[in-house]
Amino acid sequence: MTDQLPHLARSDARENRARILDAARTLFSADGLDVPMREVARRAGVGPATLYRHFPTKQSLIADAFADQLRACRTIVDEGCADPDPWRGLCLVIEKICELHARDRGFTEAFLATFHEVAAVAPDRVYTVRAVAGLARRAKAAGRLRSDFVLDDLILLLMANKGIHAASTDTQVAASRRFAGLAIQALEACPHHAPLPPSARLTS
Amino acid sequence: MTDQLPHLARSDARENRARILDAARTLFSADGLDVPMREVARRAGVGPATLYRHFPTKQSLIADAFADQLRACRTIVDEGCADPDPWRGLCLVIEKICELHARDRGFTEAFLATFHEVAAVAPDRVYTVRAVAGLARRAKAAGRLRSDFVLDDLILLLMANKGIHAASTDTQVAASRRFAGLAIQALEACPHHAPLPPSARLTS
DNA sequence: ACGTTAACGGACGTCCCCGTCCGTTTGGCT
DNA sequence: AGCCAAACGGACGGGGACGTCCGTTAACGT
Repeated sequence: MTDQLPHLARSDARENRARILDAARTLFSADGLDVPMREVARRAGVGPATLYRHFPTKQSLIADAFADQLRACRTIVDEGCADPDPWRGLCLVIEKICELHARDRGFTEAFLATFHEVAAVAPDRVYTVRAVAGLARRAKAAGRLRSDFVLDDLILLLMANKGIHAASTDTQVAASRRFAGLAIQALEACPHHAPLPPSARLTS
Repeated sequence: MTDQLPHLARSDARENRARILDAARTLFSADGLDVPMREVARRAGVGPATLYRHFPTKQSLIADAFADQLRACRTIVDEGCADPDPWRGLCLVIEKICELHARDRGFTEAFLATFHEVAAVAPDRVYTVRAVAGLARRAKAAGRLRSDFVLDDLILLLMANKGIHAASTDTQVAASRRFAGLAIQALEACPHHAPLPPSARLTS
C-alpha cells in the first residue's frame, strides 16, 4: 500500500515513518488539518524531532498522508470516464467524490486549500480536473448536463460539500449523499429551468 | 442602530463599547470568528482589559455583534413570508440569506456553530426556522417545492453555502449567488426528477 | 474647582504550539 | 562481539493568545 522508501536503511526508521503516516491519516480524517504536529507524533509514539526529521514541513506530511486518497480520487474519475453514458458517469463521480470527502474531513481541506497554492497534490488534482472536464463536455453534448454548466461549478459543489458538518461520520456521509443528490438535480438539463446567475472564477 | 445601553453612565464607556462592537463586526465579517480577542481590542483602540470588561466571554461579544444581522435575517424571512406566491417568497429567502451569509463570513459560523449549543442567537434562530418552515409548507402545497423536501435541507444548503470561499468578497458573493441559483433548481418540483437519498438529522 | 469612583490599559503569569539542538540509544555490518 | 553511524526523543527558546490584576486616568456630580 505505502511505498517502502528503500533509501531508508534502518528498520526502525521505516516503521516509524509508517506509524507517523498512519497516525496522521487517522487524525487528519477525523479532525481536519489543524491537528498539531506534536499530537501526530504523540499518537505515533515518537518524539517531535523524529516527526520533523521524516517530514520537515506539514505540507509534506499532508501530501504523503493523502496519497491513497488521491489515488482513490483518480480511480473514481477514471471509472466515471469509462462509463459509456457520460451523464451517468458524471453522476457517479459526483456521488463518490462527495462521499469520499465526507468520510475524510482533512482530505477536503487539503484538496481545496492547495487550490491556490503550490503543493504536492497539485499534479493529481489537475489530472482529475482535466478528466472530469472531458466527461462534462461529453455529458453536455449528450444533452443530459445543463448547457450553462461550467467546470467551476464542480469546484463550487466540492467547496459546498466541505461546508457540511455533522456529529458522526455516518450522519456526515448521509447528509453528503443527500447533498450530492440535490446537486445532480441542479445540474441535470431540464427544458424549463431558469437561467443561472453568472459563474465566478474560483480557480486561480 | 445599536442600543444605547443607558446603564452605562460614562460617555467613554459607551463610546468604547460601540467601537469594540464596530471592530468586532468588521473583523468577524472579513475573517470569521477565529480572530483573537486582542486583535479586536487593538482595532478598537482599547486595551484587552476593557474588552473583557464589556464582554466577559467571546460568545457574548459575538451575540451582540451579530444582533443587526439577525434582525436582517428576520426581515428577509418576513418579507419572504409576506409574498403572496410562497415559492417566489422561498426563492427570495434563499437568495437573500445566501448573500447575507456570503458577505459575512463570521455570521455564518455564529449561526451554524451555535446550532448544537446554547447561545444568545438561538431564540431568533428558532423564530427564523419556524417561519421558513411555514413558508415551505405553503410552497409545497402550491406544488412548486418538491414534495420530498424537508427543513433539514435548508440547513444543509446553509452549511454548504458556508463552505464556499473566495479571495474577495465580490467573488464570494457572486459564487454564492450562483450556488443559490443551483439550489433553487434542485428544490423546485419537477415531474421527472429522481427520488432523493434520505435526509440526515442535522438539528439536535 | 475639586473629590469620588467608575472605567481604562499596561503588564503579568499561564498555556500551547512550533521548530531545533544535542546527548543517548540502537540497528546493521564486519 | 564490537564498532559506527544513523536514528531517536527529551528538552529548550521563541512566539502568540488567553484571562486577570492593579496602578492610573479622567468623566461626572456637587
